Amino acid sequence: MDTKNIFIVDDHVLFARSLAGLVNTFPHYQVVETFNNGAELVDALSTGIAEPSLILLDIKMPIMDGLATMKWLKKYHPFVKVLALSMEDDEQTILAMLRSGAKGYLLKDTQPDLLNLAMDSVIQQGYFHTELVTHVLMHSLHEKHTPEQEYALKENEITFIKLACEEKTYKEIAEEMSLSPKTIDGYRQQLFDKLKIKNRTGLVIFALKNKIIEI
Amino acid sequence: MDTKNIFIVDDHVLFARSLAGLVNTFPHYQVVETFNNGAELVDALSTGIAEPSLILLDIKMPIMDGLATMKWLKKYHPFVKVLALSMEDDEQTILAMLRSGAKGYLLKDTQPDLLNLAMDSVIQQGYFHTELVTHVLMHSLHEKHTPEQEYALKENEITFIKLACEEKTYKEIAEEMSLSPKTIDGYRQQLFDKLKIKNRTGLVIFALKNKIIEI
DNA sequence: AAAAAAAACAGGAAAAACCCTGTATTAAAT
DNA sequence: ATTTAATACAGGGTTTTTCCTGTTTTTTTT
Repeated sequence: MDTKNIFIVDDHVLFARSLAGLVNTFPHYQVVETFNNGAELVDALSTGIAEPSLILLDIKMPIMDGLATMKWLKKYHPFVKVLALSMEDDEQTILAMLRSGAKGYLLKDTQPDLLNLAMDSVIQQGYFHTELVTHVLMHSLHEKHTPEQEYALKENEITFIKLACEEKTYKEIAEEMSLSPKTIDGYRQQLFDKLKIKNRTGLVIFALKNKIIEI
Repeated sequence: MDTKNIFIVDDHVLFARSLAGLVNTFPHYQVVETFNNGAELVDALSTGIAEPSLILLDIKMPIMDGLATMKWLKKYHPFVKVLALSMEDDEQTILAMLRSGAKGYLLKDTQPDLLNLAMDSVIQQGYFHTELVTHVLMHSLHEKHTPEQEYALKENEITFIKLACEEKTYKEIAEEMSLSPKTIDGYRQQLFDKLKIKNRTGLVIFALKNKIIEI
């Protein structure tokens, strides 16, 4: 087997460099480039650098995060193999990455052996899935998972939620959305019913849990 | 200079192992142990393993996190040198670590060179502080920083905030705290004034930002 | 023991939030 | 073209929240 070229994309320089060292100890692998974020990778690929055999991609990055990068890759380099490497183990993130074409999803607390195995597997079989991922996939068969799908949230409802998480009155929200206060009250009521919450604090918690807003 | 022994404590196995590889490439350093959390380190030190020259300590860990570990070390191994290695760059965390005796604080996105420099500095000078840390320290001279200090939050106020973040009415909160609704209203008013917020959603956001509640 | 400060509590009222039921208006389906 | 369904909106009422200005009670200080 000839040597496989690897790219690493991770904003934590220390991790990226360390990981490169580790991967280079695996037989047949050679880290040829490390990038600090998705944008750097995109730049490089756009300016004609050769596709690697595998990209190890972090999810949480500034500038251009893992998901955005994955989506770009899916469009412009659909055949490049990507192994997502992340600390987030929440379903939404995992599913979003898999939907965008990641061939595998590893947590950063996995054993080096498993990383090696996963890399072999992705390159040879085309995919690698841990129990975690399998479990998430199984679960996803039974339920819808993005809040938009699960609760069928409409654009206006999301806008309303965002504004309701700020310290605005419903009247102010109505003005900002150019709608009648009564319509806003309708949104509120519908959301309270759908999300099974009793007041506005429930809405804030929901918004945060489902990453509709950030703090 | 003789070889310095290093411990690494980090729950992300991949990072811990990779980092060990990197550190071993630095001259005069040898990673002799890696631990997945503070508890493992404590166990090892308690059962008589030799103190290393330096501990590279992650902050965010399950079981026993960096801060708890640091406090234990301060008590039972006050002279062991610790370099905190973290992704969190918020003032509270940094200050808490420094107060507990960490000799330096690096973000995980620092360059390997800087890590090497920091390690040299901690071992030779006894400390190493980046601009980030210096800035935080300077800032801490001017302001109080835990929400309890900064806003002088009392025990009852904190309890109230926690309950107000659930979907409870003030009347229910009053019952739960065995106080008059009017007293609760007093707490609310005082907090609104102190925190410069306009309604209950502001309270929820404040509680989350200051880690009074978690989601 | 008296004065001062802090904490608990009240009255009363306006604003906002919450809740229910029903009607135009618009968009989609047949 | 007509029914259906979704969306925007209203009336009107209850509850809760928010706000302001006090008083009593307890704790702390002197």
